[in-house]
Amino acid sequence: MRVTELARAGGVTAETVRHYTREGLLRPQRDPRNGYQLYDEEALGRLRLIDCLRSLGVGLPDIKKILTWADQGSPLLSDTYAPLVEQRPYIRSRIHELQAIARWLESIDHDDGSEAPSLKQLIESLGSAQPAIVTDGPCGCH
Amino acid sequence: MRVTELARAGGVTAETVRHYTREGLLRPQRDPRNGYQLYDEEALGRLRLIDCLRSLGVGLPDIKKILTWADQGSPLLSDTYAPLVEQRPYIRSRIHELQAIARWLESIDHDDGSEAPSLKQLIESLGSAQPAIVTDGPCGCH
DNA sequence: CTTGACCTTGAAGTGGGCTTCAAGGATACC
DNA sequence: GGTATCCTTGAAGCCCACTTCAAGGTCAAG
Repeated sequence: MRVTELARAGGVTAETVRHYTREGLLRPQRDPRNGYQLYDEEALGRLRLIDCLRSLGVGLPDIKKILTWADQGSPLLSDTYAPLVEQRPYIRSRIHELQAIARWLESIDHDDGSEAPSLKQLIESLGSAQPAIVTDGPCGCH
Repeated sequence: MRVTELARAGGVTAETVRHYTREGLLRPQRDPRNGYQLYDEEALGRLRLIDCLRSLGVGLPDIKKILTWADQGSPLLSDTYAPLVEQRPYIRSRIHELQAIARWLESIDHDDGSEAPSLKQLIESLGSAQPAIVTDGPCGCH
């Protein structure tokens, strides 16, 4: 795939793909005929991983480290992945929150205006849900 | 709750809460004795909603509109919520991707080093998953 | 009655993730 | 051959979500 194709497949702009490539997060091959960058399926996976980690607040330099380890097949020591592992408690609750939002959005589209659930209810459910991180104590997330 | 308490409960900094308040996304009551801002449970819900929407690439001005409609109990017309509804196709796949990452992270912690699944496998699964969209137009990020 | 940890405000500053620019080359279609 | 749409590069620019600053007020503990 070329930049624009990868960008479309990954749901970002071509400029974003170029940016990640310049920063070394993606390492495309080159079409020897014209120097164009060529991305494979793995690049799409990397792109999606980047996008997800970004959405969790991980910065590009940390993501680059993670991807570099992936390239080298480094041994997986959980303290090596600190920026990721730190996020772990938040991910599950983020998932639950997104699910609540998704359910709400879908109910908007299905109910045609008449009996739609209120946004206030969504907010209420987000506020009273199991907090992501309690100070200390056991997990509580499954 | 006061700022710092809300911030802790919501997983953000106190400065972030203050910022959202200044921008009118949160509308705390006041402690009449000292002018301190007081947040209730609903504010936590709003804060979590803001955080989720931000993670989906929605900007603060759009989020403010959404919250304002929520305050007014405006009728739910799906085209009114355009910035949100546009995100709908992405949310489900984002959820799946986060689930994949969460599973992977947990397997790191459980397997103690020996039989850990590789990051490459995670990336591969992210690359070959059902794509978020079929439409054209690159972005989808706002 | 001081120390320290909280809180207030508006204004100004910062950082980072893109975007755009400038100057070109490649490819495809009419 | 136009021309329209893709692609390349580094550098410069921009946006905006926070952060920090400055100058205070509150309050509980010792």
